[in-house]
Order: sequence, then C-alpha cells, then structure tokens
Amino acid sequence: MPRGECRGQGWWHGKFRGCGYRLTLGREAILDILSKAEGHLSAEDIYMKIHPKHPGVGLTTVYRTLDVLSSLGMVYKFDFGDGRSRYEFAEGPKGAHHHHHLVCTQCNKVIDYTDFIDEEVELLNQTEKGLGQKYKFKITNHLIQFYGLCEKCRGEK
Amino acid sequence: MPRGECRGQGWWHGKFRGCGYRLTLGREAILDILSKAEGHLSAEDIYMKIHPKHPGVGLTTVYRTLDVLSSLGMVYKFDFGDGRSRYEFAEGPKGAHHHHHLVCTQCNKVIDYTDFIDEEVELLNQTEKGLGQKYKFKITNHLIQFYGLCEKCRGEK
DNA sequence: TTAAAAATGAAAACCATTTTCATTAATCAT
DNA sequence: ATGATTAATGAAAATGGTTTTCATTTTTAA
Repeated sequence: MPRGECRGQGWWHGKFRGCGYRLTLGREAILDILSKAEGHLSAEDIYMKIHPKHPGVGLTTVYRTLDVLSSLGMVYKFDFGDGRSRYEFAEGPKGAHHHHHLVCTQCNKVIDYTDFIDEEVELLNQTEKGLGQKYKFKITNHLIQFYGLCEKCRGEK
Repeated sequence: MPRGECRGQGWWHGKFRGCGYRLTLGREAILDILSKAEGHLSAEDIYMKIHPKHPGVGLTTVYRTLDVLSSLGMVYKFDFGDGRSRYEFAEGPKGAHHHHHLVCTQCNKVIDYTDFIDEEVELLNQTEKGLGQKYKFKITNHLIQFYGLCEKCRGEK
C-alpha cells in the first residue's frame, strides 16, 4: 500500500478509539463516502451510496454513525429547509476549504461559496469572542447562510 | 378607539388583502400573539397561548397561518435544532430590533443579541451584493447563528 | 342572494428520525 | 487463547412534528 494513500485505514481510526468508539466496516464506509463526496448528503443519500457495496449496513446505522461523527466534530449537520438534515465532512487532512452556504428557497439548491470567507470569518471570530464574554457562552461553532432565488428559479417567476 | 393604538384591526389587514388572503379571527389571534411575544415560539406554543381565548382555532390552522405569514415575510422561521420550528415576528411598526441568535447546543436555550449587529449587517450586505452578482442569486435573507454551551450547561460538565 | 373561492377543524397520512430488542462482533481481563 | 463485557447492529416498531385530505363553514365577488 503506497504511503500517503491513507484511505481504508485512515487517520480517523485514532480519533474513534480515543473516544471509546470502534471503527467498524459500516462506519468506515460512511466516512469514506462523506470524505469523498462534495458535501450536502442526507442520511438516505449516504445509505444509497453505501448499499451496493455494503448491503448489510442499514439506515439506522447511518443515522447512528452520523450522530457519533457529529459529536466528534468530524461532520457538520445542516438544515437547508427541505425537511431532511444534510451532512458535510469537516475538513480533514485533505483540507476541504471552509465555506458557507447559499440556499435557493425554491428548489433547495445549495451553493458553497468561499468568497468573502476571510472577512466573514474574521468578523465572526471577533463577534464570537465578544459574545462569549458577554453571555458567558462557550461558543464552538457558527452558521452563516444566505437565502434567495437561484438563477433558474428567478427566471421561472 | 384611541388613535395610535392600532391593535385589533392593525396595519396587517392591508398586507393580507393585498395578497388575496383573508384576515380571519384565528389569523388575527396568531398575529397578535406573535407580535407581542418575545420571539422563538413553536407552533404548539402559539396554539397553547391562543387556545384559552379561541378554543376554536386548531393546530392545523396555526401551521397554515404560519406558512402564510412566512411567505409574506411577516414572520421568520428558525430551526434551533430541537426538532421543532420556531417562529419570530419580523419587525413590524413597533420596531422590534434586528438581532441574531446564540444557541446552546445542550439545553437549546436561545439568546437574542444585538451586539455587533451593525458590523455584521454591514458585512452581510456587502457579501450579499457580491454573492448575488457572482452566483446570479436574488438574495432575500440571511441567517447567522452561534452555537455553544450556555453558562449553566458549561458549568454542569 | 347566489355562485365561486378561501379558510377551517378533525382525523388520517406522512416521513425523517429514534427507540427497542434480540443478535452479533469487537475488546478486555485472565 | 477464551470466556466475559461491552459496543454495534439490523429489523421492525414507535415517535412526533408537520401536512394532507375532505367535508363543512365563512367570506368575497357577481
């Protein structure tokens, strides 16, 4: 197995074990899908993608794993307003870029953007600090989303 | 009826009619609750508050009205992660202040903050403009939330 | 004052997510 | 190794917020 190609028995084994979790086949399959996919997968999306190769992994396990991953901070859970949660791999060693979302309120299309991210993040950090102090919150996360009509839905009106 | 005290047959009558909706008793009751309440009511919260005075108004109507109000931009719908949607009156003539949210991921407590709002909103406006152009989106709204542990939940750990 | 359109409540349906529970697989102590 | 614990799992059932359906009532338009 070529070095550098750390797929399969990846870096996350340690993260799991460290927290008392076991890295099973099913979980690994889910992680694999998530790490490769370009964001925004629902639990069922993941289930569908895994099923051909791992018919043994049930939807329940997908949900359960997603919960664990979420609590470990390895995936982020989003709500884009279409009634199902979406999951996105937190940046791993491959270094997916930090981004925010632009959501079409009509067709639910989601665009990841990185423009302005730096300014946003900088302001966010300041705000986080200030808010944390004022309200005695231990802030761990933030969410920014813009809503509107995408090019297509705009035209259709 | 004293001028200025426009409760009861308020300003929103026009808004409704203008869009082909009818301002019924139930809807008015819902609007009334929403406009007075300090944000973050769930559909059931609203139902409960209305029920004593208007036992005839069902939960279904609450949901339906909330949908209408939402589409009219009169209320904002939020998801704070506890499985039920929360609704907040958009600023009306009373001029509720624009604010963002600070959400405790443990107890789901929500704090409205207005600190830093100006800077945030300014940046947001810029970003909105830039994104709108680049992605041909007609941006109508944004969402900013911070997540973390509130003072209490922090202590309990 | 009648006809068409909207709004409504109650009950049923929906449907993403959770829970239950009996079984299996992984880890640990010996 | 080898049981003994503990975690993970799948299937099926339960949950619970939200939506639909449908028959009825209310409101508006003609």
